[in-house]
Amino acid sequence: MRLMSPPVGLTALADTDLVGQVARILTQAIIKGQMLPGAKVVEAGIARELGVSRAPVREAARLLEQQGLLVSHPRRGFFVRKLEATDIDEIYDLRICVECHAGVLASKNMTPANRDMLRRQIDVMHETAAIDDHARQIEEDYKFHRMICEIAGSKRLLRLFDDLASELRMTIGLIGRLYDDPHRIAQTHEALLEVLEQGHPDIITARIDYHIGAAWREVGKLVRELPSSTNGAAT
Amino acid sequence: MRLMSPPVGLTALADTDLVGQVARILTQAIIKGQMLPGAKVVEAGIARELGVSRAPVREAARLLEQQGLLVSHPRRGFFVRKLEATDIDEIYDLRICVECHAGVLASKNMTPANRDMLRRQIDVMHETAAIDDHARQIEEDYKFHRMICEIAGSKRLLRLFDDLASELRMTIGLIGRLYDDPHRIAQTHEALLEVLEQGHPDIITARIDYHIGAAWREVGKLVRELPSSTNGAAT
DNA sequence: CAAGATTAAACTGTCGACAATCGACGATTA
DNA sequence: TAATCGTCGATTGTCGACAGTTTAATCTTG
Repeated sequence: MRLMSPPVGLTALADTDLVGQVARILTQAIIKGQMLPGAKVVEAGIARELGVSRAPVREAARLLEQQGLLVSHPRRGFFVRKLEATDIDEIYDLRICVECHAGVLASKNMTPANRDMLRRQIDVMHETAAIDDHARQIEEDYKFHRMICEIAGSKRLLRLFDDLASELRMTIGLIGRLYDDPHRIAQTHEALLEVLEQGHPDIITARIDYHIGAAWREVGKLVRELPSSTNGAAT
Repeated sequence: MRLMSPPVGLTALADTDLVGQVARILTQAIIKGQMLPGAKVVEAGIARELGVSRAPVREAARLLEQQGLLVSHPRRGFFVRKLEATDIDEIYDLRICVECHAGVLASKNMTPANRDMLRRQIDVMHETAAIDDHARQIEEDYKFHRMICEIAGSKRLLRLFDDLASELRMTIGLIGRLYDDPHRIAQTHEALLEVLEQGHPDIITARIDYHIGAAWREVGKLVRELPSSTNGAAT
């Protein structure tokens, strides 16, 4: 008779998942700059602080390692990754490659609903530009770009974007300021949306290439101003 | 005065790493088809079979999950991923995106040494084409493409390629045969090397796009011939 | 006989413990 | 004095165990 399951599909609140929680907490700690690049991640310490055992912490650390937020020196432990200028370059280079592709795919899947979603996000960016919260502004910016990857409709593409984004977020904690006027940034996204609706692959590619390239150049400047970084790979 | 270190560089013998070993063994088992898509991965079973405890197995499984070879259903365990036609499409689509980019980068870094390395690999492919070992032929094919990513000089690009390749290798165990005459495949790589030396980005992109696209179409045909696959995501 | 309820087995998630290893600090020697 | 050696505390890698949940197997009942 099946009266057991009220058929509505709610998002499973499967948060008995310690590993995932620990991973999120660690990620946040790294992004927020509470754990600085190069810092050692002491398993027992984290475990005690979170009130769990070391096993979930280790598994979470392995996740963040694969994600590029931590590096593992066998028998020595995990360390917060130190991104060097060359890493930033690699990430932005890949980001351009990936997002150009996502843009072209997205333009093919463009529907009124999608268009509105992007449009609304740009509005949010303008609103956020008024208040003085850089972290928030950057987050809204990422959201827009993430939407493009969502619309592109490839899970792998989206995950790749998320990975790159979380690596980039690491540096934000260090830079701590934007590379341009928030309103201007929001405007460039309007232009981007426009060419997406247009639908010419070459133009989309050129536009996104320029758009992200601009951020790359600016961020690159800021990073190179920072205290020089020797890689976490000691000895 | 620095008389401390006799400077001889020995290769570090860092393989006490159980997790890595387990991960490699599981990966091989999946690629070789010993663990079929959809199969449950029983931690205790693997652990006993390998003579280790469950902890390293779990951590290895998490690695393979992030790599896309396993899927984790919380509280139910890990399962060998079932790739559907749409997954294959996603992977090839991304592969084209990534390798086109790698090709352009590689052509910029092209040196005589690199050129020779690629040339020699093509020779190996021709040699391998003579003997009847499909797995080996495919492996040599991948090696060539991997070299391009290496020459491109981006660690992230290379890792991305490796991830995609290992996902694709999963299906090979199922398909079990090549999609074309091995010699012909080797020849197409010669053409590829040629345009790489030439160095025109657009031509390189077009060439690689076509090259991988051809494989995609052929593999796609083969996959769709196989027994249909419902995703491992039950309920 | 089939569908549902009940019980038993198997498995996962998590924990605490123990040995092996690493890094630091001080002792030793030229 | 400066470099090397030895020792000690801290930390990792791995293990076995236990509780809670899922799966299967069995029993019940209409």
